[in-house]
Amino acid sequence: MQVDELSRTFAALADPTRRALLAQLAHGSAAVGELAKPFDMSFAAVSKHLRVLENAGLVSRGRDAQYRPASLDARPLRAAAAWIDDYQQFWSDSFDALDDHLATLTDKEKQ
Amino acid sequence: MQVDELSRTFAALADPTRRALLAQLAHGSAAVGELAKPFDMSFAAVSKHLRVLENAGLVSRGRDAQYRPASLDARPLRAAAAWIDDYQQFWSDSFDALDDHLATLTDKEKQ
DNA sequence: TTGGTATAGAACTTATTGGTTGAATATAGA
DNA sequence: TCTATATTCAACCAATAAGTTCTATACCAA
Repeated sequence: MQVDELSRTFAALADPTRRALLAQLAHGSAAVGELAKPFDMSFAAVSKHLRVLENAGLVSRGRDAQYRPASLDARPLRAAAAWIDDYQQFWSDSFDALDDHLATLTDKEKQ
Repeated sequence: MQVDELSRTFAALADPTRRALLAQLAHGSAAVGELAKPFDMSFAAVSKHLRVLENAGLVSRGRDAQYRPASLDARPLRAAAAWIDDYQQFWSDSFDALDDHLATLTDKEKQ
C-alpha cells in the first residue's frame, strides 16, 4: 500500500457505493449477499469494495458458516473528522455566514 | 466528471499533497510557485493538483499579474464533515469502548 | 518589441481503480 | 460423499490518476 491511514480513509469514502455499504452496516453486520442486493453489480465487485473498506480499517470481516459477515468499524473516521474540523473556522467564520447561507439555498435550488 | 460533490470532495482529500496544499492555503492565498516549494515535484504537477481541488470546489483561482493565486474555499468540507458526523456514535458510544479496546488487542495479535 | 517569469496545456508513461466473467474454495446439509 | 450456497480469486479490460517533459500563453518591464 505505502499510503497513510488518512489517505486510505478518504479514498475509501470517495466512492458512493462504499459510502452506501457503510450506511447499511450502520444498521448492523451483514453478509456480502445481503449487502449486494441494492446494487446493480456483481457480488465480486461488492466483495472488492468491502476489501477496500477493510484495508482502510472501516470494516472487519467474520465467519458465520458460509457467510463472511462484515461489520462497521468507525474508528478511522475519527481522524478524518478531526482533520476536517481544523478547517471549520473557514466555513463558519461569521463573515462567511451569509455566503454559506446563500450557498445552501443555491444548493437546494439545484435539487 | 459525472460524480457527485461528496465523492469529489473525499477524492480530493485522499491525496496527501492536496491536503498539504489546503493546509498552506489556510494561512492565506498563494500562487503556484509559492505553493510548489515544499514539494519535490514539478510546477505542472502542483498545478494539476490545484485543478483537482478547484473541481472539488475547495479552492478558487484568481489573477494577479502573471500569478494565478489560489485561495481556500472550505465550504465543501461542511458536507463532508456532516456525512462523517453521522457515524460519530459508532466511535464514541460508551458501550462500544470495550469492544473497540478488545478489537484493538485482537488486531495487534494478528500482526 | 523583446525578453523574463509564472502558469497552463498537450502528449506521453505507468500504476491504480472499478468493473466483468469464470473457476476455486469453504461450509452446511441430505 | 455429493450438492447447493456464499464468497473469493484470477485474469482481464477500460478509464482515470499522478507524474513527467516540452511547448504555449499571459503578463510585466526594459
